[in-house]
Amino acid sequence: MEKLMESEQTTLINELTQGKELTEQLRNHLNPSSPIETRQFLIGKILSSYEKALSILSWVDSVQGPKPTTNIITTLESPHSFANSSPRSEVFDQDLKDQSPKDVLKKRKTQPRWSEQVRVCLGTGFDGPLDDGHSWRKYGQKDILGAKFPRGYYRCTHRPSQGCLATKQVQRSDEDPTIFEVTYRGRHTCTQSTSKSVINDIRPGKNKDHPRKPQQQQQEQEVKPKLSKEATFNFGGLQVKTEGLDTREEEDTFPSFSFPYAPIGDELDEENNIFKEYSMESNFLGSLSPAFVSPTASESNYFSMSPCHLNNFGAGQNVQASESDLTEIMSAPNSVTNSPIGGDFDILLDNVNFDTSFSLDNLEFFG
DNA sequence: TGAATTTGACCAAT
DNA sequence: ATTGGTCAAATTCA
Repeated sequence: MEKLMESEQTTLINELTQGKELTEQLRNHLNPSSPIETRQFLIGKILSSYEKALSILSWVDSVQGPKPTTNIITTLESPHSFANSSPRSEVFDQDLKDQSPKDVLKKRKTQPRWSEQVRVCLGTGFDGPLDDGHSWRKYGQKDILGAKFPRGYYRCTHRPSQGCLATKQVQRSDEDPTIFEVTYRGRHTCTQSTSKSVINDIRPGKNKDHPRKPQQQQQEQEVKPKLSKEATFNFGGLQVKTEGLDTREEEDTFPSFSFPYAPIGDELDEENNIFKEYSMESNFLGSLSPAFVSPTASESNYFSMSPCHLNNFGAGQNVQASESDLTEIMSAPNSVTNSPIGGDFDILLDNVNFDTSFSLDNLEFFG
């Protein structure tokens, strides 16, 4: 950190300062009368600030040479992030540095990737993860050690035609089978999207993403129980999960850090873009409901909440949102033209520069 | 009949 | 040796 460039240093200080201020604001909202949404937003913003700060540090690290950073992360990922809204759990693979474009299609660990996790609590009706606005093609399923349910591997349907490298993994929660953890990797580069129809197309069983085939369902549910590595708690529908118990992942990755895009190749050329985009998204969206964060920036989000809470966040959304809708809202990080919000935000974010002082007063809007 | 899914094998990482 | 991620042939679906 000794050679932080000035701009990064300034940004770092700003972020940490902002984190401090936000924490103070949060303290003022600890009284029970304060709406929980407000606290969630504050926590989300705090996390964004810290993550951004960490991202800067991490970037400096990557430029100046490897340094242990996991301790910092461990601190931030501690259970203190009981944060009702969303303990983030993004993972950025540091091995992207030694990528050559040729390796992109190879096996794990050789593909440049960032990942994110989105948790979707489906408490009603269907018991499967739902569409997130993109069409995915399942290419594998694997029993995962320590998990009751197999993990599904999906890649973008448009991979062959458009070379879209977005993938996702869907893992049903051990603790609560109604919860699916979706880990996305890679940003969609495809231009096609099913998003427009998704909101209206809520027919269960027609979901391309997770068709509810009896066969498949049975597979998911009949896997023998194994030891769980995580603990999930319910706070009135909000899912809070203790992170960081999977040490394997932490050892070679950078939890809590993310790039809002799929970095490929030339880091330096994109560094400005990284921070610009990250800054805009994290700050702007951090000011919004978690439900809004996902569609665009969502690559930097890991949140878990029950659909029953979405009405609190779904301003602008149909109150009668189906689970398809909810999933769409919550777990469509890679959307290009995704949910009504997501698509618009992408445009907005491309043209508007939100500074870090985006007012938290806007929270009232969602309260 | 083309597209999507399933599933065992393969490979890389640990 | 074990595990997670991917491939690809076989199978199923629409």
